[in-house]
Amino acid sequence: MANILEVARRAGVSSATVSRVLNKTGTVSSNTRFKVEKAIEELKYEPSMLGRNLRNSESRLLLVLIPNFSNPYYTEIINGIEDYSIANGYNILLCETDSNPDRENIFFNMVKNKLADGIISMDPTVNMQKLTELADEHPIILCSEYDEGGSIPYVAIDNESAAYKAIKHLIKLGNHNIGLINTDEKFLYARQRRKGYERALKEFNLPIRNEWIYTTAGLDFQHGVQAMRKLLQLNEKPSAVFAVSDTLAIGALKELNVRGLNVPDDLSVVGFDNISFSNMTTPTLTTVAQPMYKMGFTAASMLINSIKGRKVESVILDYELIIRESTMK
Amino acid sequence: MANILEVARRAGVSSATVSRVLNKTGTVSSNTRFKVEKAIEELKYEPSMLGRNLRNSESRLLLVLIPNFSNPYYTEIINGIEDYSIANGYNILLCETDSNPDRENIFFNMVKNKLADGIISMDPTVNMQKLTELADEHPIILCSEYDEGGSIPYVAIDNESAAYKAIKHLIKLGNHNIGLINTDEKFLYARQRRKGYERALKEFNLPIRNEWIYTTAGLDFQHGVQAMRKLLQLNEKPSAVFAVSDTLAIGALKELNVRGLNVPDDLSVVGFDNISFSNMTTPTLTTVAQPMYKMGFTAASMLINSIKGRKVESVILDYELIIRESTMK
DNA sequence: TTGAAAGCGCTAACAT
DNA sequence: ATGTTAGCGCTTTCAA
Repeated sequence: MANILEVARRAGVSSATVSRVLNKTGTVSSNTRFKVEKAIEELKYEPSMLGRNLRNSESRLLLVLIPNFSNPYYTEIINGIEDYSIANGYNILLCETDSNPDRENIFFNMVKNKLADGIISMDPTVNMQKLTELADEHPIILCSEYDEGGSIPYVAIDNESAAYKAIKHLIKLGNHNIGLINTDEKFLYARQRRKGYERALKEFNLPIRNEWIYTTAGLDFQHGVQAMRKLLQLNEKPSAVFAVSDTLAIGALKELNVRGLNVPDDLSVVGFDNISFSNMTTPTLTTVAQPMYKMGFTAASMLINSIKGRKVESVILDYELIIRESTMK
Repeated sequence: MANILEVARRAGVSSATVSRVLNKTGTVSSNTRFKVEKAIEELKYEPSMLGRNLRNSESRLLLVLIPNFSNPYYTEIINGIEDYSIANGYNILLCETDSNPDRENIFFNMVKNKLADGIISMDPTVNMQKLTELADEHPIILCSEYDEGGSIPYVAIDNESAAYKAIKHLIKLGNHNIGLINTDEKFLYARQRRKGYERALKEFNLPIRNEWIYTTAGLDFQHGVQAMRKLLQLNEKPSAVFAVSDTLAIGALKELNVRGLNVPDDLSVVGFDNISFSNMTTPTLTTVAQPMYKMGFTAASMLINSIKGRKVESVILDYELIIRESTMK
């Protein structure tokens, strides 16, 4: 593969001139430009990003940290990140951490090593202390899950009020016994959604009963199945359930189905995230939609602004309660 | 951020010696090594990959081309690719082409530009001609979708025989009228699965009826819904349907459900891919499982071997028919 | 065992 | 308008 010097020689100019043509900087006579372009063409020259990046000390690569690919929740966010990034000359590197600190370190090092210019983290299991240290020296944005009171800028929705709204919807339908399928409260969104759940119950003078709150060990469908199974073993069963993720809610629907229970007649279900699948279940799932594409898009714009040295502020976006069959009675 | 020279000065050695310590090459006295490690520690030095990559003219980055993230089919393959790659010191860059030639070009250029060392393409819509040209100069592996008679090495399953087996299963259950929900036959797997479908029918002297073969415009759930709707409008309806992807099959199940038809009593359904969701539908979905993780793992090992200059051969992996409720009658 | 120095491919300051 | 040159951070050959 030809390098810039060979192009320069063939065109009878210096490498500086070739660089000017390549980057459309400085001034080049149209005659010289023509010669250079001809040489580029003839040699099928492609500039090496390795040289350019070293010289400019930038990689134009952004890291996107997610715990794992298999959660469909992330796909639309990633689309948003990717669209903004590519439009602005950056590429993204999707990093699956598997909630594994070793992997996390690899990715952190890529930033320290100048292999990437910044990070968007969507990983709720990320080591926030390390990330905050890293944020001292490198541009970092949090997306969806963030650090309350921390210093790293974030994009998110108001989880507390979204959960509140979902529960209020269930209450207005006449449900007084409302269960919660939550996930580990080490996650901020889990704590926030639980708070919203409790606020709504209190507001309507409904009791908060611990046996109606089930905490799962993960977000797979199977965890939702498991959770619903437990709730159905109770003497006094809830008449509605709010799951903090669609995957859990779908697992719950599956279990209800297997038990021959009718949703929403026997029990109403609300999920969270509006993954594409939530419209394919029977019944279709009532859920909270986050503006995922916009979240990703916004996060990317914040990160790139931050890389360019501009100051960025955290952003709270709107959500929407999408009412479908699982709560239509 | 300190560079190698500062470390060298602080340790009272040359940058060459620091490099030797860093890379564990050459010979360094344990005393010198100690001094260098101390200096690295004190300065919190992290080697720049930019410099190293330029020098070694490699990026240790692999591109993985997929048409879009939202198809859950790809997630396990990606896990396999990622595990092998990371274990061997490479990182992967997930590239969503959206079947858009412009995006594709960006990614091709990254390889030409030395920003990436090779490509694994899972994109059935990729411009095979361009990719083949690129493969002359750069390591490229195809995964799952490949180029029949082409020169690029691939990992895949035998789609024709997998479809054949699925149809034979339906026939043995007593189905004589079997529909096919296929996708655009510009895709190799679509042509191969159709062939398998036809071979099984012929073998049992069953007619191949064009009105029972529906070709969708895409792989979203909604396309499956649409396809089933059309098949149900026929005067003579099929008693079983084979869809070439789980997403389509799940859409079909949804439509059957909406129409109040029972699966498998009124109509049996078989999908393809064994996505995690296929076990959450009601009824659960009979489907063909590809060894996705292994496919990804294999593809990555082939690519890295190819980068290291070793010769690689195409690989055909085994599949498995997973029988679930949608065909249990 | 260690150091000096060249060079990977590029850009930009400076000179002409 | 164009060329000369230094240097980004690293590795490696050659010499000591």
